[in-house]
Amino acid sequence: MPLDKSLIVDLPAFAGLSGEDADAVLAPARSSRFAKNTEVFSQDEEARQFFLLLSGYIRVVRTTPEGEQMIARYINEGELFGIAVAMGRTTYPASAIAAVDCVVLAWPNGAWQDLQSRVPGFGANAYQTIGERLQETQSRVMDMSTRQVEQRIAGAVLRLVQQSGRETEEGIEIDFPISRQDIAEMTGSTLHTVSRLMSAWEEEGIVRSGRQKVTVTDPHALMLVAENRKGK
Amino acid sequence: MPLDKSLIVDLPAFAGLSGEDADAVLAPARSSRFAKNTEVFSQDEEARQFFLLLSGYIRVVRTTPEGEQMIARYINEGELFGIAVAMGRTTYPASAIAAVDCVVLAWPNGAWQDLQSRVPGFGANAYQTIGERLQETQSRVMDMSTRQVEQRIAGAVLRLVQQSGRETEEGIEIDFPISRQDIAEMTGSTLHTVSRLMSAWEEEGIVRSGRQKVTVTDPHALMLVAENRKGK
DNA sequence: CGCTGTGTTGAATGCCGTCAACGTCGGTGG
DNA sequence: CCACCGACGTTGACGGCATTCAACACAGCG
Repeated sequence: MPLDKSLIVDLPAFAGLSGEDADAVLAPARSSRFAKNTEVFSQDEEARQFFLLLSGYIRVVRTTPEGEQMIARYINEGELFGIAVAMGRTTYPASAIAAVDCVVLAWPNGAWQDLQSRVPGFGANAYQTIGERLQETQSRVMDMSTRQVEQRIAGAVLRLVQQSGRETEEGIEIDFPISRQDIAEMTGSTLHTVSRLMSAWEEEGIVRSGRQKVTVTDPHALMLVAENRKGK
Repeated sequence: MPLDKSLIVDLPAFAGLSGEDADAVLAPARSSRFAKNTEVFSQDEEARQFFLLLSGYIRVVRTTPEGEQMIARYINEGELFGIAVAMGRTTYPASAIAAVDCVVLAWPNGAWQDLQSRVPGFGANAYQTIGERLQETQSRVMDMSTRQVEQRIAGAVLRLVQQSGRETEEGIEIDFPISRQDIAEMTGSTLHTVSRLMSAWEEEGIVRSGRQKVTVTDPHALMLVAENRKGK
């Protein structure tokens, strides 16, 4: 059974796509499921495909030769990822791991040209995505240069709830399981420091957190922490 | 007098460009000189042009709202910069400052499409450049997370001599004036720490340095420092 | 000849990583 | 159903690396 075009027509990357073109775009694509904690692709593996996340959350991880890891970003539903082809790369620069059970659409690299010509604004959207990730990564370098650990961690948690938050009665919760270690790997810190700070924030009523769960109950207060102006 | 096409035909970004196309490509371009320490464009300024560095070196600087600065990268001769248009941005994300007297070619953003269609591989080259900068920036985040200051500074100096080095009888010298403060802003450190480390390296005969000058006399030893295996 | 930008060096402080030990939750298998 | 085990989380104590603070030296320039 062919993939249904309703999967993609309302995504920003495919804006302005006509019905028959949508079918043609989906023809070379395959959809697959990835169970939680399985790899969609692996760092340094030859890049043969690019991907669109239909449902779930993907963690993008870079590993040093010495085996230390860093979480480059999380991918949300509807986002492109693994687009090495758009950067003229032959290998993936990082691994992509399902943070929860995921459904993914995969195209062979050869379809890139066709998508660009068939979908108005597809190329521009993809390159804008890369540009945004470059900006974001540079901001992260600045953060690591100029801000202390507490401000960085507060900023990272804020970004997570903004990009991947889900409203609950207690506040905004990060919509996928995330450990202290994960937050440490996003901020260049350690799970110990993250744990200490989150405990302190819980004392102050800014967050509520538990096993692989983080809920921000007072985003404004957390912003003040991120800016190092915490009412002191 | 029109610009001479010999300026660009041998650059990788313009590979495969025929003679008459080269003239057409250069028609909308303007060349200008920028004296040392003057700004080519300014962070958050509306991006109306993109640039090619014909001669000199450009420092790309990001500034936080609090006024702290970071050097994102140095641009070498023949490189594109200020290509906000390729990332769908309307403002420049950083400032570009001439590190020495520079000559720059500037196109209005409207010429981007024409260059892409007229020059085979121009778009691919530009997007590859952006991809490389994204990789490089992510590597920098990893470095700041996992390596200590001494290793980061050694790595930064090595990159500078590799990308912008000039052979001298004493060793390889960084081809533009660079202060301790500049190196600190590239590595998320302070001029004090940089000064101490460079003094120590000078003791060990790894570098020779002076006012705004850095010469690496023993690149291999510096690599060992960068990898934290300095013969200990 | 003073002034500004750059570089050097010493001393002290403190952030946060490291080491260590323990507590807790959830899944799994008998 | 319960016991076990591994993954995750918490907390205290300690210490080191790098920043911060301070003072001085030196070069280039008007």
